[in-house]
Amino acid sequence: MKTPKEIKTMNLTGNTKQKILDIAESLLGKRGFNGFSYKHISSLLGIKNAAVHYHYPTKSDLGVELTLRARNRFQDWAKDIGSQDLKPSQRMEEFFALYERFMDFEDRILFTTALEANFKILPEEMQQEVRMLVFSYISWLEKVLGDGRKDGEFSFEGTALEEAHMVLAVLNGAMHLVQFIDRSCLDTAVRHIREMLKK
Amino acid sequence: MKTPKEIKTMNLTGNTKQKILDIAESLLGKRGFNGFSYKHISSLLGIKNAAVHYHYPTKSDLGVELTLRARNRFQDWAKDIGSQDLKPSQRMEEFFALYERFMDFEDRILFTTALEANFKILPEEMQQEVRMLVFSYISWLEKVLGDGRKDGEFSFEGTALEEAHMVLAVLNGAMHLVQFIDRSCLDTAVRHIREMLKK
DNA sequence: AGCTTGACTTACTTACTGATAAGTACTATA
DNA sequence: TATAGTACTTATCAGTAAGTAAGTCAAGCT
Repeated sequence: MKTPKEIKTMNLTGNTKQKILDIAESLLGKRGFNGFSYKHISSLLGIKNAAVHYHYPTKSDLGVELTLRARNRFQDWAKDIGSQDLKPSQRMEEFFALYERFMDFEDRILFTTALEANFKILPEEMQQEVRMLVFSYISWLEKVLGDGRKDGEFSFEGTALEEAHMVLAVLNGAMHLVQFIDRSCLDTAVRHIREMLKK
Repeated sequence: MKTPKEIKTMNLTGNTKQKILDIAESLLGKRGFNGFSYKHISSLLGIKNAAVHYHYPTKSDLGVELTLRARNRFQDWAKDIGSQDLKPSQRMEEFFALYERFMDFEDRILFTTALEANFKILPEEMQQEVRMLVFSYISWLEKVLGDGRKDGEFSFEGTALEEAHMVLAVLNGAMHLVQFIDRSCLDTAVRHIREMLKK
């Protein structure tokens, strides 16, 4: 039999705060920001509603933290990729792999993809974070695409920034389509982008 | 002074049911399907919550009707465009104009674009309707793109269906990006699609 | 041994959600 | 003129949302 004492000490890992973010991120990807509640999170974690509020007082706090984490993660990834000696085309392939891996292992859409749609109803501070997240994707793409053109690997009309917008539009648009059609949409999108960057 | 009698006869047009759909469609585009309530609709119309339920008993009913109307509207448009003697490239320009006109006059994203993101939390019957709506867009595009290739107007790798997916992905992806960047994203997307269909 | 801190739980509150039952006013029809 | 239907209102419901105040318990510090 468990005494109340034992129950209270069950969480030995002390990573509830981390777990809340993990679950929230998954729910956000599956259901959108106002498609999940603190109750969803707490019951999945086997704790109480108020315990989630203890870690993230408001849902806006949770959302901001979530977006910040995603941005840091992307920047870590970018740093890692940047430290390797890769051609722009290879960097792009790594970027595609990010989407592909995600689609294969998670039953949800990418963070940014999910947030874009509900953007207008997100808390103000969260909107700011999401904007920064999207901009970090765009900036990375702009750089790689620009480098690729300089190197003679890529060819496209217009600015590198515009091309970055289009790459993101195709990938995110395809991520949505996957829900209606199938996984192949993402593959088609990747082939399409490779094609559109060809000399 | 208005007597209760007069108040009751104020709605002479008898188009409340229509107005509910109009308002719901606008709210859906701005806030997503679970981002608006019957209260939002009723207060905007100056009627009571229950009056909305009178016309559309459940929110699912409302959602299905909304999606059905959008599909009929698109099919009417397609019929109209189909009745005109236009080259596939001209039909595509009409399709782009659909997006552009929308972006200029409405402070919201296209119906399908909005629904795609929240798809998984939509009521089952509504999901079915949304699928049909998306498929009618895709089918129309597939036909026009296929015809264009046969006529020698367009050129692209892969099937017309895949190309249709990509056109939709780019346009919807760009619609989302407009929220973060500006209207020019849509123009870039349109130019991009024209380019990708070139011989 | 007492005090503080971290990580919760218990037990609420307030506001809003979709939804329903019962009643009211007017209209159209037989 | 009675009656049926349309388009609501009034009043209410159960459920869920985010959020909070106060208490509990174990561990660490002094």
